[in-house]
Amino acid sequence: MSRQDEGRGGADGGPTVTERVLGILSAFGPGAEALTLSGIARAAGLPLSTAHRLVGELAAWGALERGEDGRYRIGLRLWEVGALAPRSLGLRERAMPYLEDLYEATRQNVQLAVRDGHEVVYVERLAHPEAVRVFSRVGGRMPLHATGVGQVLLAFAPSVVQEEVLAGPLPPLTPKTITEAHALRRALAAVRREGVAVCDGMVDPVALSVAAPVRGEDDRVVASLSVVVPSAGAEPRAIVPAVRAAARGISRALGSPAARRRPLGVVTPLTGAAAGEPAGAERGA
Amino acid sequence: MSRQDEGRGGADGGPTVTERVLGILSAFGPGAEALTLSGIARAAGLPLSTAHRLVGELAAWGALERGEDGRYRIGLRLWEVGALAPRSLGLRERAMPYLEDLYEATRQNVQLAVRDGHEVVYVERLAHPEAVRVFSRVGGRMPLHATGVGQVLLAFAPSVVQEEVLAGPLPPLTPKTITEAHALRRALAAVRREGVAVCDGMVDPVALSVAAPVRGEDDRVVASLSVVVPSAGAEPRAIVPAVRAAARGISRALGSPAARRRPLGVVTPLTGAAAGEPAGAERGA
DNA sequence: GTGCTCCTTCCGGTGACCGGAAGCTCGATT
DNA sequence: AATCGAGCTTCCGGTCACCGGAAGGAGCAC
Repeated sequence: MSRQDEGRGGADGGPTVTERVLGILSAFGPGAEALTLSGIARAAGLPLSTAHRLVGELAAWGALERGEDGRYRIGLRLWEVGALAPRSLGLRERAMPYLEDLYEATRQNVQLAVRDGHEVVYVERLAHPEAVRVFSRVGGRMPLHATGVGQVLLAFAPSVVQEEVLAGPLPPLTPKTITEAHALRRALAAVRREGVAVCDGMVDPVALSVAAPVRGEDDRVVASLSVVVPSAGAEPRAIVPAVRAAARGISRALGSPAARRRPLGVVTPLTGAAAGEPAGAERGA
Repeated sequence: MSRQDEGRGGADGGPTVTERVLGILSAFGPGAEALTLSGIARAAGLPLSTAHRLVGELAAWGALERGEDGRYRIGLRLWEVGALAPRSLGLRERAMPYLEDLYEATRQNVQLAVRDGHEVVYVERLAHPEAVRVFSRVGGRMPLHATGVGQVLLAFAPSVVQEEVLAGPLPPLTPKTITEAHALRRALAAVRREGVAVCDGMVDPVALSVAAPVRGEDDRVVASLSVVVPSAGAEPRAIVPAVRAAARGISRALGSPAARRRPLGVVTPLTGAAAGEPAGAERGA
């Protein structure tokens, strides 16, 4: 009874079965899409026989699939369930047409991301094969302070979150990454003022990103949208309006009251999807 | 000891913890994205207190998220893990640029699907807001025999699978749906011969879909791609080459040897009719 | 042949899990 | 206001499902 516990939220005894199962799923990640049974056991800290049993059950259900090479991968069934996550599906579904337009107009990288804790999670990404290489991938994570989408999400996050991030370490990804709290604080203020974040070379020296906030029903910022272009010869001013317009269009599609108001005399540059639905028609003014 | 079991694959005793956990995940589905605790317990056949404990653990890990309304939804963390499924991520990643092009060219619905058992699972979908409404959704399932993508996947599936499906019931979705085994058999032969499936009004009376197979490294058909257009006034012949070209492009990106070969005079089920069409047919327009 | 890694199966002891029951917080209904 | 019902949370003792060491097999490299 005096044995120090390792999991189980402070109670004594080993981790619960549920925790072990989730631990098995955690063993998979970017760069670890296919694992051997032993690999899973090692990563999850389980005895081989235990892992064997649990993995067998997961595979029987379809959460894992066993390839011809004997290694396990995440199964289609788990993907299906995951696809039901509202922060992915609902958002994605409505955002797609706008992302399409933006992609089509820029022929570069278009990204859609949400915040989870102190990180950005990329929910969707459209990348032209010839565009600048970006490090993000769908389902991938990045720190908030170093990315365009991250700065937007942070700028509109609850102040508790902001302070936590500002208090914590701000590791640099490139020499240009903001690493000082007061500089970040100023950047966030600018983002709130301008409604966009422009990050030059903070993730990759040769890439520049322009990001804008996407708002939900209650006008809270629920996501962020960005375009990544080559840093060299980039003309942010040409991109900013398009990004802003797309973000606003998605916000409107999500039911944001603020986005419903017409920006006086501003014609949405990307008419394709935006013009499709006469959103403001019902309630004149 | 004489109590009849319900789960656990035939052994006596109740379902295992893992099965219960997976049962909880199964409670979610299209049309059931948000559930109360009681709802989950009911759907999963668990006592409330048991469900409470397990759901709590799942939520603590991030597999489920609890909304402000107290209801549970699939969490971002689970979505992340699911996104690692190779049949989704790897495929999607390479297919996207081609789907983009196809979408851009047609401004209709573009779909990418894989087979799981006797069903189609939609992995990606690009839909124009003004396009024909389709019933499919990302992560959704449909029967193999009634859809364009399904017929393609079935036509190139192991013969065991084909026979199973042909032997089973073929429920109609519309009056036009193929419901007789021998008619389906002929349709599948045609798909193999032509390298495309054209389904008019089998899912929705007003929609027509054109589907083509996507092949992987070992030339096995791993996915199917389709375009759905309004049935009225549709001109499949205008779409078929584009669909075929896109499917071939994705196959090549996936490393299919057959798709790598130049179409010059090569006669294979995949290329047969496509031989006359240069790969970039839609670009020429 | 020898040594390695990885996988699979078996089985007895035990402590994690189960779930009935009681109490709580909401709204809706009378 | 009182009553009802649905849903949620916590508690706790008995028991049986889970754990994991150990043994054995398959494949590969040296």
